[in-house]
Amino acid sequence: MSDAIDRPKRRRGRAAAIGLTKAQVVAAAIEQIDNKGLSGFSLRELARSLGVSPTVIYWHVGGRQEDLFAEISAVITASLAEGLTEYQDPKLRLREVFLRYRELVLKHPKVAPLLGAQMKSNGVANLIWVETVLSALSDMGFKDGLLRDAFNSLIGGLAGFVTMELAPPPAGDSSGWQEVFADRVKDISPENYPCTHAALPTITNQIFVLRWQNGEDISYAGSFEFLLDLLLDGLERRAQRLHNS
Amino acid sequence: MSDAIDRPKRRRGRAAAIGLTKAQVVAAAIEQIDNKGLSGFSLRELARSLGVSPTVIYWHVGGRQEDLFAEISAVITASLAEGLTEYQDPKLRLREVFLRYRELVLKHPKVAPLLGAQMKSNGVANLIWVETVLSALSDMGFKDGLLRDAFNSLIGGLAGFVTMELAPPPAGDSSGWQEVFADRVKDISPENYPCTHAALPTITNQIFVLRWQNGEDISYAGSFEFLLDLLLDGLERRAQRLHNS
DNA sequence: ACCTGAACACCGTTCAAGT
DNA sequence: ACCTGAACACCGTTCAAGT
Repeated sequence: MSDAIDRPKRRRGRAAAIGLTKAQVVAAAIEQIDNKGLSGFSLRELARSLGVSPTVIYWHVGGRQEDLFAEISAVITASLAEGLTEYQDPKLRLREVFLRYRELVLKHPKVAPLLGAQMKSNGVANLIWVETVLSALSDMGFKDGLLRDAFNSLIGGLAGFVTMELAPPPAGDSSGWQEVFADRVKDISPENYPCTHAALPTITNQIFVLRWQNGEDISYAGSFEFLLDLLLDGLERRAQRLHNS
Repeated sequence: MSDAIDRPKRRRGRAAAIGLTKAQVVAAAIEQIDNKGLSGFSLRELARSLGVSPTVIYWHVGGRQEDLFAEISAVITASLAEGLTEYQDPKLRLREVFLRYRELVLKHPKVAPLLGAQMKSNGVANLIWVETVLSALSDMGFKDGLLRDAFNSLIGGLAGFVTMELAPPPAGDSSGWQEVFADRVKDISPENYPCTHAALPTITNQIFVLRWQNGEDISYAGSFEFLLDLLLDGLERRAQRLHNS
């Protein structure tokens, strides 16, 4: 499991201390989620993999499971805004930071629900991220209510997209759900759903509602970039309109 | 609890049958989630509220908890595409169907994570929804890969937005997290985060990463409509460009 | 066809106690 | 400061049995 992580120098030759660190606990937790998924994650199992009593997790990371989840989110998105100042054009800055967001999350796909669907996690330490996005939007000319709406559109639309992209399949593939669903899609009636039926070759298992695999298996990179450019171009036009009035 | 739901005529005077129905089980489950949230939901508690052994849930609804969740999602989004054919303009049809999506989910905010962050739930029976969106996009001129990308952009962006909007706060407000976080936001440094600091009056608790309440308490209607129009206008322009080439 | 009961193998969380 | 152990009050799921 996490034998690879080396223990830090134990502080001042204290007694029974094993020398565990918050960072180590968080890293082991990420590893466990990466391997078994969020639904297969448990504090007790985490403690077991660290060779430690369940209660030490509480000591190192705070009173509740959600504290641990928030730490995990923080670690994963830590490098989000590094070295983005080289881009002069605010549009390019935004493009880059959101492409990077997706890449970071795709490195830990099973953690995605934490980022997108838990408030304590998505409200985490990322002030640099916020500042990057807000300053780019300001540079484009947005302020006040429109600044807020533009920000929410980007984060909600793009981070939301990634959340859906990586929505987990049923735990332990419940009795061949995948095949059953695949058959249902194949048999979509051309009378009742003509457009859907006609498009089946290009959409089967490739669009959000008609799929049985998620972004871990099927790439949504193209659609994500399409959405990203749609948003950035749209914002640019809005900004120009603001400027001309 | 669910005393309001009346039992159906029991079939043919059978013996010990209580006369429970799949629809009733699902309705009771929705009620329980509405009241206590998804993290406070349990099959055993649901069975208790129905005055019934835990195992009957399995009998009525299928082998796993996720089957129940899929049923819940289906019920909630059932009326999504009703009577939309009156709109000639495909753009208006899309606008209407996604505004309605948000309204339906806002009626059961605690269920939102099921819709957005579980594949088995968001892949549910909504062929009419898919057909509505696909046919509108076809009418606008999209096909093949672009049809797929346009579809994913709309669903991923907009349903994703709603998922983030309604991301649940920590269960049982863990030790005053809200106040702690609110203070942290208030004290954001103007040196390190100038744009963020300057915008605080209009963004505090109103943008995705800097909030301690979710869409149940703070309305994101404005930002959602902003995003919706951004997407629809953008798609229209892309379609025109297709038409002219 | 519909429902009960008991049983299995787990959970998260708290608290007093050890070094 | 860091860790253990036992205890409490729960879970989801399965299976054999009842009417």
